[in-house]
Amino acid sequence: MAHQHSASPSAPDAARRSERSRLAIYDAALALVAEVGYPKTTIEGIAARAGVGKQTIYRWWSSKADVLLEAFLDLGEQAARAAGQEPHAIPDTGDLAADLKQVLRATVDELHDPVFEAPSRALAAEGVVNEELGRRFVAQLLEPSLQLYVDRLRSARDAGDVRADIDPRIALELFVSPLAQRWLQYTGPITYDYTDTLVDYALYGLTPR
Amino acid sequence: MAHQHSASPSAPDAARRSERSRLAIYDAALALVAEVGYPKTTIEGIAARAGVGKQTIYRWWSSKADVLLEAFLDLGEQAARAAGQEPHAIPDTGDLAADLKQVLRATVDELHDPVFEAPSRALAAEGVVNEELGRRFVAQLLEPSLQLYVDRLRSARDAGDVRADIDPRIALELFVSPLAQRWLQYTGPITYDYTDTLVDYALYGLTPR
Amino acid sequence: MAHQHSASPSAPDAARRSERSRLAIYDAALALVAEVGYPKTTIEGIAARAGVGKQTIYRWWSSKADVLLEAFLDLGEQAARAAGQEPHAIPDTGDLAADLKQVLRATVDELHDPVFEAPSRALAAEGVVNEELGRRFVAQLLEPSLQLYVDRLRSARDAGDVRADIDPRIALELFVSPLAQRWLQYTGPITYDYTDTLVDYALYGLTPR
Amino acid sequence: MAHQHSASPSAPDAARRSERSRLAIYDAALALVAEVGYPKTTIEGIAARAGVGKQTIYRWWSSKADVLLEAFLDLGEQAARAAGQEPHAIPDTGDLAADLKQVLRATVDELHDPVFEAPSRALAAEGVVNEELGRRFVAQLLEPSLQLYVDRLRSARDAGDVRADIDPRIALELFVSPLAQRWLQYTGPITYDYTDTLVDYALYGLTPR
DNA sequence: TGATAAACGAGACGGTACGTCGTGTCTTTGT
DNA sequence: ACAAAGACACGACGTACCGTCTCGTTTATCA
Repeated sequence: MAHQHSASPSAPDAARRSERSRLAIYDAALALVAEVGYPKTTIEGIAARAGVGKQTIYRWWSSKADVLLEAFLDLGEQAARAAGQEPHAIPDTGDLAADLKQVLRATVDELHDPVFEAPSRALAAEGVVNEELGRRFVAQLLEPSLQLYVDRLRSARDAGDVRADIDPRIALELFVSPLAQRWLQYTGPITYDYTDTLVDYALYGLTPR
Repeated sequence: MAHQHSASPSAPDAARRSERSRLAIYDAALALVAEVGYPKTTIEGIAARAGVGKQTIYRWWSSKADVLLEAFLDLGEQAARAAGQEPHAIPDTGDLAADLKQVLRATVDELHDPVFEAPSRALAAEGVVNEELGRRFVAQLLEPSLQLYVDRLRSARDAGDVRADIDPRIALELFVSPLAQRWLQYTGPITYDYTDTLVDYALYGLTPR
Repeated sequence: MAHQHSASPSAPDAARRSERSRLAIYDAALALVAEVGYPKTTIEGIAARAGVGKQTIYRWWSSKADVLLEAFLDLGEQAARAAGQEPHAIPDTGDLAADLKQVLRATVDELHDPVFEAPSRALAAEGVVNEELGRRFVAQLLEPSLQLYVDRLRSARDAGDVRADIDPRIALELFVSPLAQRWLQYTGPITYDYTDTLVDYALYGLTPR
Repeated sequence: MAHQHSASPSAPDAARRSERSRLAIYDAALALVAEVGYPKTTIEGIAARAGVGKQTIYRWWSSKADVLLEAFLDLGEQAARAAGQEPHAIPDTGDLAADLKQVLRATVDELHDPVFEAPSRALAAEGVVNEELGRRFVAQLLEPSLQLYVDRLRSARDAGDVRADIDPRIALELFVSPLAQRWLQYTGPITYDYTDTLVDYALYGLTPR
């Protein structure tokens, strides 16, 4: 019987929100980032392309980056829904090295996919300089993926394939972060060989056995 | 026998360039980025603060990022000149792990130094989305530092502390990239413990010995 | 039956135009021309003084001269509205010479009025070198005034005070143009004596009777 | 034995002035005004076209209008020198009306000559708004021509063709000023018929005889 | 099933910054 | 010492977007 009173004064009523506009804005934002790049993507441009008033964007989002982050999350959800169910849990064949190499090779492919590249680069860049957005980017996009590595490493630890005293959240960075840095900062080529090597180095260490 | 190269169309005459203006622009750019942040730093603002005409900036640099990159490089050179000689070669005490931990701890300190943080974050962010600038950022700032790790790892290999078949350029990423990613993307806290752990994991591997 | 004419590419919607801004721009333009002169009057200065964005000027006018012309026309309309009704038809007492002398003396006064002098000089100057504007200046400001002389001369012709074969549109130039030239080009002093003389010379000719 | 000390401090030494540059500047100024119009003619443009440093212009002239005025005067002198001797005294056949009509027809032709039109329009326009230049324009260009009419009218007065009490300096304006105004302000077409009519009206008056 | 109030498209508005052009001064480098 | 060349501080240009603010016009609950 409780009425739905809105907290902040004059907050927009989400129930009356136009779904059609929301989706058109996502499409326009992603298309523009891909076509003209993030810096030349403007709120006005998104509104025009989506056939939407500027105010409709300002009403529901706080910034260009905000729009793009939601658009990109939505894109990911669509892709997941299309693909079937679980996004892509890491396989567990019992061979940790092989499993990791396989997943990283898939990541290499994804990093080369232009559909994902433009928006995720844009969001990453914005996040570097805008901590608030950066943390949301990490929490909503990055961390869930990393958690899959944590799970797989924990399973490996239980199987005795990884030392018991290893912190999996740190361990995963040994092969994920180098790939991330090469992609973000153009510090080196991104190939299957490279990620395979990372896994080997990380699992067996640099020192002689 | 004279070789007067490439007079590109109406290139300015560097010999007549005002040193005073160049330095004032560096100062203004760094100060503004530190004070108001990179996105709110404008060419107009830099010019005003430096007591310089806008055209003097446009004559010598092609963009805000370009100015900042040079300013930051100059800052590094000044710092190096002030510090004495060699920037900071990695020590070689014979104990590879200890040496790496020491250097990474110094890096942790640097990453927390606000003087370096604002401009280098700004440049990194710009580089993520602007490949041309990103590559220059890497070539002029990052790679020289990474080369020091390559040298130290090669020395360790000669001493038998590192496996002979290890590629040092890749190996260094095992402890450098995780730190870089945590800093760039706020994926985790940056502490001495963390970097110490990275070195241990990287050198001895994740699997039981 | 509706006739919605010519939607030129992205023409602004005049119905939503800000009256307040329009008037503030007129005021600012006239004030600046009077205070600092036409060449030092800038669009930027007008916008600042009117408390208006530059784009609001560029949206509705095509040039500084265009703004000033409209402002001056508006000023004239205001003055007319304030004065009562008819702008200033030429009196018709039956004595043509006296009537013309009286009107020209009033014109002499007007030419010395600093409120009118600055903008009308500016517009005249611009019109000399910019035919399009010049023609509008004439059509909207000059010609209506000249028409009054045509009317008075026609009345005089009907009364037999002027030869029947005289073209009044040319005839009026005999006393109007000399005054205009002295004013525009500083070719001589502008006094009641002078205009009285012009009327006498024009009406009775230079040759002996 | 007196040395040639210059009066004002650091006034340029006219004796060492480059004749070649002076003429190149005249040519460039006239050409640019004809080609791109007065407002788009710039000091920089003149200097570049003349193959001259900007300072060379600023050293000898005080403004763009100043350059053009001198250039135009020089052009007139050249034309006069080419034509022979006297610029163009008004003929004196004894028939005042015919003589005036002839001269005014020649003026009509001149006003249609594009070589003279662009610069003289530019100078007239500048003079309207810049009194100092306007007076020089009149004194150096206009008044000498008008003086010829004064002379012819005086001669007519002596011959009894013009009333003795007529002031020739004012009288000439009856036919000269209307032509000037039509040309300057586009207030009407400029034809032989028109100037012929002006002479008739002016000489014999508008009232019945 | 209307009434009514919110979200909507459209876009004008006051601003800020853009990157360019021209000004008039100053300095450098030949003559 | 004048001249060509052109860098400089400055100021205005005309444009692009920003984020805010009306305007009618849908549209989607509720009386």
